[in-house]
Formats: sequence, C-alpha cells, structure tokens
Amino acid sequence: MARLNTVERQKHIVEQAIKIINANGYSSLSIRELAHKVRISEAAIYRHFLNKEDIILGILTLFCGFDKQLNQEIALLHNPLEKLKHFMLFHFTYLEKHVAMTSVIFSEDIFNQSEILKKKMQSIIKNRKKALFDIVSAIKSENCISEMDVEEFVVIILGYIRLIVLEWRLSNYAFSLKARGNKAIKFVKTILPKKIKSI
Amino acid sequence: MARLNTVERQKHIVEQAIKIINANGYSSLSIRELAHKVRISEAAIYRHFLNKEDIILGILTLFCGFDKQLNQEIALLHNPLEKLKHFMLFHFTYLEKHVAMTSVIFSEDIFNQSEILKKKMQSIIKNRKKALFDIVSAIKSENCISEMDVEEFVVIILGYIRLIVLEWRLSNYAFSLKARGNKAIKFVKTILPKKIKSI
DNA sequence: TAATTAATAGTGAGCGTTAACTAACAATAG
DNA sequence: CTATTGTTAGTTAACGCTCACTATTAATTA
Repeated sequence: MARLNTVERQKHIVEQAIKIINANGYSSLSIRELAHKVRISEAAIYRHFLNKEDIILGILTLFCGFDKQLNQEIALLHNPLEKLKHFMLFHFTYLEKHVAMTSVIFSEDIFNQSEILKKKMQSIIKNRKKALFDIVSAIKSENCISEMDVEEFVVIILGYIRLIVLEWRLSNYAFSLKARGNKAIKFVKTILPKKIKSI
Repeated sequence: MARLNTVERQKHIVEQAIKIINANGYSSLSIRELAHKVRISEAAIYRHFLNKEDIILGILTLFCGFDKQLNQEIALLHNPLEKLKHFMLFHFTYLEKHVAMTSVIFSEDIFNQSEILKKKMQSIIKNRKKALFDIVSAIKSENCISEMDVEEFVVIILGYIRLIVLEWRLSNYAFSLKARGNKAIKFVKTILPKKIKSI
C-alpha cells in the first residue's frame, strides 16, 4: 500500500473502525478485519496505534468534536428556550449525519473492556449533562418558574433523546431522525412548567 | 458432577450465564467459563443447549417473566395514575433485585449477533410500550386532558427509566434504585398536563 | 545538487491463547 | 436395559499482537 503519514493513516483507521462497529457491532471489530478494510497489513496498524484500546480511544476523541461544536453553536444563541431546542436538534442532526457513531455510544461492551474508555465516556456524558443543566436552569429563572426540579428535567430530556435514537437504530434507520427530533422538541415544550406571571 | 435432569441443569446454566454477563459484560461470556461456574464440562453444556445463542434465548425467556408479573400486578390496580406509578416502581424494584438483568438489557452486542435474539428483544420492548400506552391513555381520558400526545409521553417515561437504570449501573450501583425511582415518579407527576375541570 | 543516512511506514510469517463446538466413550437413574 | 447426563480429548478458526525484515520518505552532509 502507498505510504501515508501517521496522522492521515490514523484517520483512515479510526474511520473504518467506526464503520465496522456500526455494521456488525463492537465484537466484530478485529484488527485483522480492520487492517483489511484499511488495505494495509495487521502489523501496520500497530505502527499507528499502541493497541486496540488505543484505537477506540481515537474514536471517542473524534466524538469529542461533537461536544465542542455543540457548545459553540449553543453559545451563539441567547434565548434559553432556543438553546434547549438547538441542544436537542443538534443531537439528532449530528447522529443522522454520523450514523456509525450511534453504535459506539450504545455499545456497553466497549466500555466494559477497559477502565480508561469507561472514564472517557463518563466524562463526555457528564459534560453534556452540565451543558443541558445550565440551559434548563436559565429557562427556569428567565420564565420565573418556581417549582421545577432542573436535575430531573435534564435526565428526562437526555433519556428521551437516547431512546429515540435507539428506536431509530432498531428500526434500521427507517425514518428521518431530524423529523422525529422536531416532534420530540415540540413535545418537550408542552411538558415545560408554565410561566408564573409576576405580580 | 452429580447428574441433574435437563430442566434443573438448564436453570443453573442460564443463572450462571446472567451472572457472568453482569460481572464482565457479554463479551466475557464463554462456554469454558460458563461450564466452570456450573461445575460441569464444556461438552455437558451442549447436552442442554443447542448452542450459545440458545443459552441467551433462555435468558430472554426468563426475562419475559418480568412482563407477565408486571401485567398481573398492574391489572389488580384500578386508578390509572396508580397504575403508572406501579409500572415505573416495578421496573426499579425488579431490576434492583435482579441486578444482572440490567447488563443483558443494555448489551447491544448480544442482539447484534443474532437476528432471532434481536426479534425477541424487540417484541419484549413492544409489549411494554403497549402496556404503558394503555395506562397513559386511561390517565388522559379519566382526567379529561384534551391536549396530550400519549405516544410521546410513553417514550419519555421509558427513556427516563432506562437512563436512570443506566446511570445506576455506571455508578456501580452506588445508590438505591428504588429510592431513585420514587423521586422519578414524583417528577413524572409534575410534568403531567393538569386536569381540565369539566364545566 | 547528489549521495548518504536516519526515521518512518510498510510487509509476511507466526507466536501463544482462546473461542465455539464435536466425537467417542463412561457412568448412572428410572 | 436403555435413555440420559456426564466425561476427556480433541477439532478448526479466530483473536491480539510481535518479530525480523523491506521500502519509502525527509534530513543532512559531501
């Protein structure tokens, strides 16, 4: 195979690894198969990654780009309700564009294998939770809602997004995730506690 | 090892298989390890199950008992709000008692491996969705709520339960799932659309 | 600028290990 | 006595990973 520098080759390897996981699950990701898909030898894989765990770490690092982009886009908005809307919609549009990523997120086995990967995934989840918490808090204070358990609301929304994506996967991507997401956003608005008008 | 009839032995095998999956994930479930835990030879496993897939099928069949019990208990209640409360609480109490089952539910890889297992799991999910749908519908009509997307509400609740259980797992079972569940139930009541009083 | 060197990216062969599963045969319960 | 439940000792295939080695590129020196 034609030589490529490590940065380029690493990109290809991670890319193909995601594709394999998406196609047949994490357990189907073998170095042999991966090498074959990248069209280099097995041994060459180890020129660019320490071990298999290191490759998965590469996938997760790529996934961190999601959060960066999400946070940037959210920061541009000012209305907290718009922020919430965008937070949800961003998940659906991103995942519809990067289908293969959904399999990584849902693969428990990946994170069971290694403590490092588990920690990495937990920190990603934590960050996202924090971001959503801030948004919902802003909605609460701006709309003068007195009674609202922000933390629970965050869990509800994240669970909602997660289950919709899971159902999308189980349906073999039979519907538009973005359209489905818009329906979900509308529904979330209906369960938001109503504004308590000031005196 | 002392001889046991197939029915008894099958029970033991399925039981230990669940334990192994719970301890280290589905990928750690090997026939060798399983045989060792059951204290019979590898070959003996194949006296009682056709193949590995057949063993997982045994686990899922066991899990169907969950739905049976749930439906029975729900049927005893009459107030739909009580039914919803019990529907949620049952999940948390059952899963706290059968910790190992949670790993099976969340293991995508199990269902990626086999079309049969995938179908089985999908039918379990579908049934539960149907049960919850009926409960929420009853709440809607009984409380004369005009505006309420029942289907979306069902997804919200199932996603909520699922994420709470997942967080419980990720925390290494650091908190009481039942207590956490009670908090969730309280919160769900607050997001229920308010009763529209009749004229 | 051309030749030499050092670093990098590739190779095939094969290591030790483990996987699911099977054949042939032995013990035991009804 | 016969069904069934168990055993030991294998099978083939795949796993992650390493070894000794070669080809290509980039940097350095003559």
